Amino acid sequence: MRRTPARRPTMKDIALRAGVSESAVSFALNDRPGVSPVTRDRIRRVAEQLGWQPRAAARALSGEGSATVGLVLARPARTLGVESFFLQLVSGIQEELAERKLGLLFQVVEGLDAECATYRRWWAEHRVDGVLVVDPRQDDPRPDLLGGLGLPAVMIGAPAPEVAEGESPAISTLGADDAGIMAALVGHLHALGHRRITHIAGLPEFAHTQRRIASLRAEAARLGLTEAASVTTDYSDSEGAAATRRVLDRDRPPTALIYDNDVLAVAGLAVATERGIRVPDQLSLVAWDDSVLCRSVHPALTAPVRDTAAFGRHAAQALTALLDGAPAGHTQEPLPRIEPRGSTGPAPTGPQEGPSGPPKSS
Amino acid sequence: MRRTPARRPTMKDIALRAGVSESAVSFALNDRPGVSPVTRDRIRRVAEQLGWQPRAAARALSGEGSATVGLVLARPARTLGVESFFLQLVSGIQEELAERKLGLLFQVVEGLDAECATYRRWWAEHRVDGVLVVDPRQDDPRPDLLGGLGLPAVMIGAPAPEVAEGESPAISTLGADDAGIMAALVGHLHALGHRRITHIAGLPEFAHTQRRIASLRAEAARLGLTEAASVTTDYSDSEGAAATRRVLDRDRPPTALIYDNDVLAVAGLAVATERGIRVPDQLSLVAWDDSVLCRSVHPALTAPVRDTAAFGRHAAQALTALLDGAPAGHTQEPLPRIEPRGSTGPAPTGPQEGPSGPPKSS
DNA sequence: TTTCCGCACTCAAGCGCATTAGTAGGGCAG
DNA sequence: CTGCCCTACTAATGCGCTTGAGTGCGGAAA
Repeated sequence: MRRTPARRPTMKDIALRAGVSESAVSFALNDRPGVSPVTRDRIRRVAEQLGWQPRAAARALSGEGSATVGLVLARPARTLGVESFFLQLVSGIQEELAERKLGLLFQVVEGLDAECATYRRWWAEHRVDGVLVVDPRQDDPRPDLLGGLGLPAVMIGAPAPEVAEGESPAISTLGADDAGIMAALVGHLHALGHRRITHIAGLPEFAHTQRRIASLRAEAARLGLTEAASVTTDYSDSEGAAATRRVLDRDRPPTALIYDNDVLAVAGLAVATERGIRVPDQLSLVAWDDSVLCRSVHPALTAPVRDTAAFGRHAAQALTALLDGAPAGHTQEPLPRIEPRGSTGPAPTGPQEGPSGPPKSS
Repeated sequence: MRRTPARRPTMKDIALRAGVSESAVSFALNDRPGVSPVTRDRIRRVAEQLGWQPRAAARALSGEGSATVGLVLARPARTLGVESFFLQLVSGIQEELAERKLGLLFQVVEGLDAECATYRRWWAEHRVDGVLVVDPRQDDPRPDLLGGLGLPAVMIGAPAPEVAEGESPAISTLGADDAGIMAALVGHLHALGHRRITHIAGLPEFAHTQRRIASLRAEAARLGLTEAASVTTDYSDSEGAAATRRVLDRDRPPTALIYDNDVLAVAGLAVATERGIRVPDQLSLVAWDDSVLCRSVHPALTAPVRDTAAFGRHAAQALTALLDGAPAGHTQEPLPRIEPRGSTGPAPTGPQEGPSGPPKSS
């Protein structure tokens, strides 16, 4: 015995009650000319009183767009839900979207193909007016796809694309200064005396992974570090731990490790703890993305602190600009500050000169 | 110079090309009687070839529902994005929704009022066909609200509601056996010899927090533990650390701590590490929700391992059943298995008998 | 006074789909 | 051959909103 829910009022109801035509109601409620201020007020009052809200489908059908933007997350389930980055980002995105009364259609898929298929379907069904794209890749097919579909999009964390003079790019981009952050991190460690630095990176197919790797190499060359290297992982804790073990087992193990996200870093810290390697006395650790996690563990992890929510907000702003008809363009996020915490300290010196630790519990 | 995007085909295009009326197309594509098998096939082929997809808004407008379900997350930004629980849950939800071609409209808001306002707006705008509700509360206003609106809903992690015989509840519920898990955790610790157990709980306004607290009390009474207690937090790492410090500073500190989520637990572990308290020799720790995090830290945290993605899938299934016209009902998740890891061990014995640790670094 | 214009508003069409009512044509019983 | 039903389809309507094309009216210009 389910109560029949209250019927939702339509513009017709308002028109009837206000004694005007539906068109007048439409004009009044959309701030269009064609109604006198008095009538407008009256209509507005009636609408308010009836609790009227425009029916999304009807709006969309008459060419107004769906008032929705999409976001697809394509990550294998294993590495999903471990980084605080995404929820923070989404939280920031929402702040901006809420102001514009835009909804966020969210989808989690397994891989890139499914992601592209989702974009196509959303486009074909007119479900979204635009999309936010994360995790830019090497030779990314998505800008072309979205550009071809004419679906407004913002690629988050991508450098400015190269386009011919006068041309405008297919989609907007919001850059995070990966190279700059890497340089700052290496600089921080170098200043502490570290000369052997290893970078435990994320998925090699992501463009930012490549940029970070390249930047490390460049910085190492600049500073004359001959023993700087990167190893890639899938962002999972298990690969983070495994990579850490492998790296520490080397003949001349690094004295400092840079991890591409917080999960990898925490896994690395656990390996150090397990081996009895003192952090930061024998080994310094840095996490790329700051998070509650980095501050929760002991010692707390040194990390670049950026305002991820603001990052999301800016991305959403770039998208709404696009929806308003602005041409696609590039925005650059400011360089975050490196916050030194307990996990980094002066490089070890003396005979041992490295994190070999007590007898390995191989 | 943006290319004009390809025009998306409509049923009219199909009708034209197949040489039939629009109605025939509609019948054919919706498996309705009224077209011969031959014509149906022809129409289907044309549709396929044109890459036709029904336009969501048009469908919705003609009474088919929006093919979208909603999910609102109402948590203060501070505690957002720290738990892997939600993304895992959403990931599971999506698996089920994808099969039914349902979209997920996602919203992050600051508080309960905003959450309710979101439901009202979605309902008024016909934006969603149903919603998934998380974080049930004491005296939760949402079931009544949603029931009154006639918006199908599944409350995740709620016990079966009390309804009069023959009546059906306003919304469906999907129960997680909080009491059972707590009993199992206490049983695990009790078997290890622990007699002084403290529960670092989450937000007191959540119903599951109260159930856990009540269950701890009941188990303690049953087992004759006089020194079991719960303290509540806001789920943040800082309160988790603070609560841990406070509890450990007591005259007779507990020998085991149960944390209501992984973030709290990791924060607690960091406090122990910082104070030089050996885990699990001097202090045992348990985290409520398993996650990569629990396995990443050292020692790894004992936790009940449940399949959170499956949980989400079941919730989505309950909702789709509702959308199919089934009456609201209750489903119960199975009791998860407790996985003992490095963070729990036998209760400390001897003169010291507790985790006072080395001189406190007050 | 007449003409014209602009304001305030109404009418009607249309967005893409579902659906109900209608219609042509063929098979079958009478 | 007529009347009837059934199948296979078409025509028309409506969902709620926007929008371009009217329409009636009062006031300013001539």
